Amino acid sequence: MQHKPINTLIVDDHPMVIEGLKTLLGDDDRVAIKTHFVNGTDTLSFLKEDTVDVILLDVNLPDINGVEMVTKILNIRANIGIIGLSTYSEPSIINQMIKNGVKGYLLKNATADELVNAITQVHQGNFYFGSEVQKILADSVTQESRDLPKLTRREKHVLTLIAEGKTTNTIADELFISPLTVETHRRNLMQKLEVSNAASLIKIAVEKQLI
Amino acid sequence: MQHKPINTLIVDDHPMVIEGLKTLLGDDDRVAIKTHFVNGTDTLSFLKEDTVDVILLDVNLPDINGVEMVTKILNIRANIGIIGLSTYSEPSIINQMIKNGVKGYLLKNATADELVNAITQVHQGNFYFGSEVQKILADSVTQESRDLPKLTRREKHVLTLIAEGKTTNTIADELFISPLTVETHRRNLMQKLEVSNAASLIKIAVEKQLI
DNA sequence: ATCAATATACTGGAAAACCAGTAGAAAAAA
DNA sequence: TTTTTTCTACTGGTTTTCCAGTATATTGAT
Repeated sequence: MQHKPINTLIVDDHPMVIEGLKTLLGDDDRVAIKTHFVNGTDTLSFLKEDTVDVILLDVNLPDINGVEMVTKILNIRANIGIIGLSTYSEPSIINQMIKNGVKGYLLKNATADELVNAITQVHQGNFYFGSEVQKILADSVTQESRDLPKLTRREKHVLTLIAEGKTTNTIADELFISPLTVETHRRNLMQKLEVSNAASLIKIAVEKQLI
Repeated sequence: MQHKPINTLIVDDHPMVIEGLKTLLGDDDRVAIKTHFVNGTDTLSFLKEDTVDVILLDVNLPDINGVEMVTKILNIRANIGIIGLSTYSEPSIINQMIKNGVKGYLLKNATADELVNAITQVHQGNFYFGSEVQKILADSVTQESRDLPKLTRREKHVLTLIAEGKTTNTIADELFISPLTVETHRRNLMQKLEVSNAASLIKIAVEKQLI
């Protein structure tokens, strides 16, 4: 069964990348490259007039940053599938992009197969992330929940209660121990985690997703 | 081109679901159902001896909960693709499952097409999430960053600084304003967000990802 | 130009958190 | 069993946060 090709838009400020993509995708009749733009502004005004199925979006545009672009594009056309593209990859940026609604993410060393696969899947409303991207994301997750100094069970428990915004007295009540003890735990926690107030304590707790 | 079928394992404690899956997948020669289990323990001991390509994993098993199962399975066989299955869907659980390494997630009303697609994609190392699941995840994201009462620019700024663990005086210095003013902002923040200490303030800030 | 919202700043007092040091009981590890 | 770690609890004192109320300058919108 032969569907009609997926209308695809390339947004990248590097002519080489544009040509490369056109060549890589040119042979495949499942994908049709409609046109391309080299900046965000032109892309957005185009989308107000016309539309496409999928956008291959460079994350480092000269005028508008990738994360914002995603929001703006989806604001104009909610059902366009966006695939992020970048050469290197910072987990936090990828995470933000995903949160804002990209359906796929590829590094620029992606193969033609990967590209077509990504475009097809995203067009069908599914996610597609290149294997390198997945690795990066996985690493960033494990890294977070890793290296917090060895806290005792009790300390962890107290920490979560602190992080829930409970006061020393409340915690003491809840654990049937003296407020003074809770204080001691708190102090030990602060020392172990090298901070000097409950605020930072909570920040850490949340980051290491203890809560 | 005809590949050899993807070896799939079903883990679910509802016989009806098992039979249903077998029927739905039985016609498709891209997928071969190796066997099935009705609880977590049996599944894990099987995996110590033998392996499969993809597991369709019910999230509500009688003995071991879904989130733990994912970790345990990947501990034994890191390169099995796991697809979560559940009837209803709580965002937080799905999120946890993803964090622990599931590559796909479907509701039990998935069509045969979706099932095969999910299995194929996951087997290739890609993600696959059913459209309803995606909707649920998207909602939960927007919900989080949604309804925080309208804070003023300054208040948001102060909030982020508080959330970074900075003390009132530090913040005052940084913003070139009086500590008393910072205090006022803090108090307004607490009032608007309906909490009674900086701790909870930070918790909220983090949850609504203001930082 | 005017009105509302925001940002700024204060007083004064109560509550909670933070700091430093000590120490006994219970549990876990050697 | 002995040793170490963890959990418990205290004294005494300093700092910071929290609460309530007030008030003025600045900014933004109509």
